[in-house]
Amino acid sequence: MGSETKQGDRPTGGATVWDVAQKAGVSAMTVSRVINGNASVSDKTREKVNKAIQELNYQVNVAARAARIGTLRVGLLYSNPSAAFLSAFLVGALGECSQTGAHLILENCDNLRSQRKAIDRLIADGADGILVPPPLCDSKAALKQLAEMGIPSVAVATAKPSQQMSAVRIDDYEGALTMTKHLLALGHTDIGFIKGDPEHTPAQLRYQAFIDAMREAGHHVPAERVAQGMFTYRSGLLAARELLAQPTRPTAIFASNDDMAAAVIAVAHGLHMQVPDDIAVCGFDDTPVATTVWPELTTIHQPITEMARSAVALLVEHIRARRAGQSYMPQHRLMPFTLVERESTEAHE
Amino acid sequence: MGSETKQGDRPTGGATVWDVAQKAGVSAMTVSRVINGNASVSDKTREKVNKAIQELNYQVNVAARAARIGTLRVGLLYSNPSAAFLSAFLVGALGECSQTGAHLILENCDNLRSQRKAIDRLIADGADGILVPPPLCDSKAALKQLAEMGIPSVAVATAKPSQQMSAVRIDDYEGALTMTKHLLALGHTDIGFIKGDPEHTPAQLRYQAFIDAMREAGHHVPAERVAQGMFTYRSGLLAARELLAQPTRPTAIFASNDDMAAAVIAVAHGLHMQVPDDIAVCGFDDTPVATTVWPELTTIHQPITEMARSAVALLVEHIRARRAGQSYMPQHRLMPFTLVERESTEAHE
DNA sequence: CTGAAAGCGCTTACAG
DNA sequence: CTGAAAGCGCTTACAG
Repeated sequence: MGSETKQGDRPTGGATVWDVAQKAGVSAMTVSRVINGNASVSDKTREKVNKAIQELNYQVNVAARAARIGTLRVGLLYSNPSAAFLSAFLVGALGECSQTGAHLILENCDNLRSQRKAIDRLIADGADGILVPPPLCDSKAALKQLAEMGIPSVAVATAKPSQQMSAVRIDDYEGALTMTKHLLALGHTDIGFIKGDPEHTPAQLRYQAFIDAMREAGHHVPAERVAQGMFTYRSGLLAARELLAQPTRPTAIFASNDDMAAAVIAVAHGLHMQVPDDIAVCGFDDTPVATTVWPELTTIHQPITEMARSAVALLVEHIRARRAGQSYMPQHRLMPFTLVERESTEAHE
Repeated sequence: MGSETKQGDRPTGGATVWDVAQKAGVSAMTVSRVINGNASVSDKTREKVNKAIQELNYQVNVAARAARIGTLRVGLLYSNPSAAFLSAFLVGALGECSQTGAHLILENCDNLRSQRKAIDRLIADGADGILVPPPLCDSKAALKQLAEMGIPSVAVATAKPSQQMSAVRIDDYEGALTMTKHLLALGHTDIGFIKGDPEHTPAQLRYQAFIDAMREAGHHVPAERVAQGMFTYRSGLLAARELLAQPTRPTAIFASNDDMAAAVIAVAHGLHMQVPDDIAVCGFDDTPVATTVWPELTTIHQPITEMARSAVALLVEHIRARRAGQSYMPQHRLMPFTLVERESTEAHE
């Protein structure tokens, strides 16, 4: 009936399966079947129902559904995250959850020792599936436990996802390739590189892509042009000093993330070098530090919010399939990245 | 009964109001009354019920409650947030929401022009109340609209909350007082100060506290020791250059937030000054940049996560009261801050 | 392929 | 102060 209660009904309408059923001349049951799309309904019936849904602007009441079906709980295992990553991720995950009517529950797990406990806690809190962002998505132990427990889970932003598990990511290799080609196109041929933490899967791919692109362009990369970093600002400081202490300096430095690139700028300024005139600098990830420092950083943008949204959607699919007793194949989703050109690599002379 | 369904029941138990009612020898209705605490129940009955709840480890099924009562939707109006603030805030808000069974819905509102629309959209999406973090909590227009619509809302981390509205914050004045006294205790008497964006209420209080603490300690603050900043890294760079270009330099600089303090360090290094030996530096807020830069920043920590939790609790109280037709008095909650001492102000000589 | 019935766990009137 | 009944909107068996 959709009577005018002021009790938290969706302000959008308040049409129920019943209203739809009446309008379509079928039973509520059939409407439910159409909504959920899994059972068999004749095409003719389906059409009638969909039409009624449209006309009534019907939207399922997720609360009522949850009361019957059980709440869908999506767990997020976050550990030592960059605030930028976490906030972008949460915005996406939350958006998708409220559309689906799922609840998002968080569990922090700072040191690797507590991983097992954190996962157990998440499950004790009723998580039906788990989202695994970096760096946990690269932890063999965590992945193994998840697999053994058979709980639906999705790795986000790992560079080398397991075949056994759903994943959402960008192509780190292509990203670093694009960035290197950008520097080459600007006329740089002598480029320094700062590697990231070898424990993180993207580090290796980004480095490999840099080397490959340079080789393909016919440029040799001598050992003294490559420094090891750990993805931290601090490690970037050290690596930058090393690269810039050489008798001849590179004309550009590609740091494998923004924090380290920011450190390169700080060191360059300390040496009274102008960026980008004396040295071009670029990063990776497009975190807030990229636009905080001056000059702002050229970098590769990862669509974290979209990736989180996508990961939740995948997870919910998996959970639903599991509840319905159906089997589910892990899916891998590749999202588009973007090269963001800013002042730190402005045209070379 | 708590039969063994695998359908998303709380793994913790599955006891229902019915189970509790039976055990306590009362009706389900009475159990409900005890849980919600608003209606009148005799003390004896209440005790019996509470005992049964404990023994059965009963927890309300928020989904079922939501199906009846309508989902409680908490809206968050975020705009141009620092990622650090947003992620800490979301972690707290989400934690409290999942305990209460409320849904968190997000709405971004980047430019001030779109405020009105963003609030309308939030309400169209069914928000029963709104969380207002900075900088919107200081926007007269937004606050006015919220007040006119009569929608429950809570300002978070504003320095000068309206009496008409609930608010959760720290005492910015006390915080800056504490920081200034810390510098004084380290032996600094000639201290520079970088002010924040005058549009943000905390900026004024932090500056006032600095001046008051200096005066109280018997130290005059000449005009050339104060620079205007805008809370951005960039503005901090300019302000720091101004302060350090003086013929005699201060021995310490108090920047009214961490981004600007980080800029001070960068400028100092550029001038080949050691921090903290040549100049001590401190910030405010304890954002991630405080521990990203080197040396790490002494700063004032705001318990953002706790504040968000508290704000959601306040909002839910208000919404419940409103639904029950009761009046509600706006509440102001003051949370404790902490002085975090790090390397950037280590003991002076 | 489709429907009538019963129920998810809780709460809102309505009685007493 | 307390309870029996009905219902929130949806979905799960059970029939046909």
